Amino acid sequence: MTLNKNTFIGEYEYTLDSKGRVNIPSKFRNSLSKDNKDALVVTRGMDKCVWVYPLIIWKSIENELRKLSSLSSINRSFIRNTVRHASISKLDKQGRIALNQNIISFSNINKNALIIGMVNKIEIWDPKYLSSIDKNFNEIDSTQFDELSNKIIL
Amino acid sequence: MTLNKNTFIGEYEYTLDSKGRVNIPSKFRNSLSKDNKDALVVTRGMDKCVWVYPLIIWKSIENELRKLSSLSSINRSFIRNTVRHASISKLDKQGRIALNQNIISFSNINKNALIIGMVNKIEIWDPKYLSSIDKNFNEIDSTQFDELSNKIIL
DNA sequence: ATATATTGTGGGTAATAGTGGGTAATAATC
DNA sequence: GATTATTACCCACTATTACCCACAATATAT
Repeated sequence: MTLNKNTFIGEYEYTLDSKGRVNIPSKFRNSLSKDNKDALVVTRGMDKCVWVYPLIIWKSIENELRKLSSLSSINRSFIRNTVRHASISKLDKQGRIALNQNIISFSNINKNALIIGMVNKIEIWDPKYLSSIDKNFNEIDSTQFDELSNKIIL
Repeated sequence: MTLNKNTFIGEYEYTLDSKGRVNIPSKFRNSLSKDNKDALVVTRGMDKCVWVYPLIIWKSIENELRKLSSLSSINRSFIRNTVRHASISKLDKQGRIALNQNIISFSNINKNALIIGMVNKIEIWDPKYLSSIDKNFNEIDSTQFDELSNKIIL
């Protein structure tokens, strides 16, 4: 049972093995539409985590980037930083993807990998680092949150 | 006889079995519209309890989240904290759903599970914990209700 | 009151999911 | 071209989950 296609929710903890592979939760895999052909795009997140997109979602992002004029230096650096660390990774027969060394050291993932569904993408975190963030999070001025909560009724 | 579709009222007490399954009251099940396909979304409540949404209600929440740009860090943490503990659970043939370990320990439900209809969603509580909260409730300064009474006529 | 359907609880089994490691293919280096 | 390193692909084991059936308790109908 899944949501819409290419949609991810929930949190899972897996291990990064000695070959740099992490499992992708089967619920996430089942949500992937066929046209992804088991391919995901792995890149750096805006936070210190890994972002993983279904290939076809990534393609639509690329098309958005294509529209940004390179005359603006902001645009150029935005495009550069969004794309330079991205790479395609195919799911193996067991449903894992391989992370390259660059992305592993960026996200500081060691042995345990916390995988979080973020609706249209997947995040992979070092669990310890995320929980240290969470502590601060509770201390954040909650007014910004309240504004969002007023728009989205849970 | 039920109310509107996907609407829940009343309170029931069931047991959480050794496999983490709880029954959903048949009145609630009968209220679920067909398009849910017997699927519910289970997540952490704002209180120390479990929130359960009909799938289609959850999808509308999810579609609101989809509109939020990940360029904003407040958006990212809002999405993350809203969906990371959510998971889809299908009613089994006997009308139960399975709660995962994460949500069980969060809500502190042990053996007994108190299920409460909350109009558009369902709450599941540890009965002992809820009754300890109820005591405080009676001690709340009733002026806090005055604001609400302007909006809602009972 | 008896029969029939519905509801709630428990448990067994088959299928799926997750983890680790081996080997072949490919790429990089000398 | 030979050697080494890296990556891709395959297989095997274990744990977990999904699915099924059985039964008791309650409610409904005859």
